Amino acid sequence: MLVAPLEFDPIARAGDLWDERIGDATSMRLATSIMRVQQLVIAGLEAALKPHGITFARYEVLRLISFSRDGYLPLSKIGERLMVHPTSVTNAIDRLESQGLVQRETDPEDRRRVLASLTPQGRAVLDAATDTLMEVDFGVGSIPAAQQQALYEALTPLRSRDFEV
Amino acid sequence: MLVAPLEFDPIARAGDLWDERIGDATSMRLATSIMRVQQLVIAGLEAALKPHGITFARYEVLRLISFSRDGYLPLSKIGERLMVHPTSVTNAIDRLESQGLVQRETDPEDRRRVLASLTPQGRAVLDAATDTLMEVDFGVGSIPAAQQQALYEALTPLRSRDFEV
DNA sequence: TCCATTTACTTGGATGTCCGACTATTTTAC
DNA sequence: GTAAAATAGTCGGACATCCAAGTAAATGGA
Repeated sequence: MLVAPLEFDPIARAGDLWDERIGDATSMRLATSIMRVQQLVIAGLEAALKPHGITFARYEVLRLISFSRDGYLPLSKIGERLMVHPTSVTNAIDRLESQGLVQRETDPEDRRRVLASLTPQGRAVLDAATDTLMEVDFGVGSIPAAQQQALYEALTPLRSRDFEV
Repeated sequence: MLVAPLEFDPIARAGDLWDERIGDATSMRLATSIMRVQQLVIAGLEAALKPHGITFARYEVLRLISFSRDGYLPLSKIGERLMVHPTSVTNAIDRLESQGLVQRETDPEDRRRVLASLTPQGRAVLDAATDTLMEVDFGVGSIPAAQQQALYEALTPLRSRDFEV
């Protein structure tokens, strides 16, 4: 589906209408904007990854495993670094494993742990997917390259705090 | 669940490791950061809304209906403004209706259209939920108020473009 | 006027995320 | 050393999002 461009800014408009009631609607505008931006960016990434047969969630798992020093990671580490629930990791690994892209193995050092590692196909898909994502600037190409770093840093306060979930 | 604070920055670290391969990993870092920020912000919003019995997706629908000039909106307009798929609107309205917070009505002018309007309970829940969300700064309180507007504007390029989905 | 096209909404299925609860294993405390 | 507590992973269920496809109603062109 093709999402139409915005003829107007529903978020800013909403904020304007509410200024009377809530004084300053800036925080609401910002929160809503973050939701919207994420929707759009992830839609672009999913579209780019579709030909590779994976989603962005699974791409991130592959990438994280490939970063590991020894070639494998316990599922708990994956969840921790991606900041997702353990069940989300189980789900992603289930799918990647059934696609033949990762392998599960019990950690002999701690039999509670399950270590995930890339298969050769997993490595190949990761590399190909990465090339594709770079071609589309990871979905954020509409931000001038010179400003991407600044925006990344501006988001830092929202990334680095405790959070009651 | 309590998401632990970051002892290190997995995103920046990932970027560093990849700089060799992809030259400049800034776009990847930014994209990943947007995903992470959205995860954290929405988790805070969902937690705040839980006592009110609604999710943020449904909150946005209630809010949008309340903004309407005549007190009702066709579902298609809701989807358009929130930039979500028509089926997502049907889903949200289904739940809101079964909760007694909105009403469905066929538009007599165009019998294809379904108009949604708030019930008195819907209005009450919306107002109470809004108070709660304001108390938690819409989940973005870790950004100084003076910078929220700037960040909102910095995200604009990512909100206002066409997107192949 | 009438049929093809478009528009609005819904249904069914896939994915991903969360939570609560459960099992297995390891660690800690007494 | 053994029982309690913590940790790792999984299963089932609730939600939200998307896509594909189908129905109903309005629009448009011949």
